[in-house]
Amino acid sequence: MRQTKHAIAIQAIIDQAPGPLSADEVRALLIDTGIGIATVYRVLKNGAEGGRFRAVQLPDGPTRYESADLPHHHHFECLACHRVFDVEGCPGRIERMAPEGFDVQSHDLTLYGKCVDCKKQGAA
Amino acid sequence: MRQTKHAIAIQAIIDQAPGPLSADEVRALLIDTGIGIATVYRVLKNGAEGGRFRAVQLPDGPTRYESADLPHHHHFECLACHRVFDVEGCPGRIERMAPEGFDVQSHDLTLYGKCVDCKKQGAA
DNA sequence: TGATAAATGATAATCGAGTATCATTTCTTT
DNA sequence: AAAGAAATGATACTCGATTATCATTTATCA
Repeated sequence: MRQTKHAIAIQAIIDQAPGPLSADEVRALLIDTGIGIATVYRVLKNGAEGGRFRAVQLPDGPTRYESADLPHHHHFECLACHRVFDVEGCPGRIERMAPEGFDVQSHDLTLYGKCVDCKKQGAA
Repeated sequence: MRQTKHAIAIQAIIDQAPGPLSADEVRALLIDTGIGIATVYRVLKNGAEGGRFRAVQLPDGPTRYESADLPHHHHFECLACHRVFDVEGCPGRIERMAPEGFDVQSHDLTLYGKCVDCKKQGAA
């Protein structure tokens, strides 16, 4: 793996994004560079395997990627535009919700609703 | 839609399950009846559209179905056997985690870890 | 600057999940 | 029991997401 212009550009995009991005979203942001979708997938996958990105799976939609440097946080998905945003904080004591005898190793929390942009625009 | 033996059997299975079930899981529980996978998908879909079942999407895996009568709750997914279990309770005040100006309409919380069965068996 | 290894992009292939099709079977009601 | 409607099951098909292929381009370094 080289530090190519595409890889550099994608790293910058992921680092600056307000939330995890899908391959399509990344490509849309680089559309003027003519980057191919295969390259986007490759760079994202390599980044995840190399520990620079973290794959984020939400209940719907494709895999999204975020910077692996981010501290523990959760996500908000806009039901109108389907963009995903990071949300800070986490309700503690989540482990104790599990049934007796179950080991909790991690958890995901996703909020759904309407983002501020879609609210303004009166989107569905 | 008739109240066929398959529909009745699936309703009973869903109602008694400790968590939402996938079509494959339902079929496995009815394997001795020779039920076809298409029928399982149909009954589950009809049940969801008819308000008897609720479709549950977790970040990975297929759609699962649970009884629509269940009160608000969340889920635990075993990383070893991939079964999903209901967990009671919910950390409140989740709405206020969202960024300023965002409307939260709903949320999902999923715990991951090892269920009591897999813990006993020393599964991965 | 060559030689060469890696990256790229167009596109075909794959994969899992779910749906459509349709001949056959099973109700229901008379 | 007969007739019509609905359900069933085998399987082909679809769909979105992702990966593989491979000829071409680009970067690296002796």
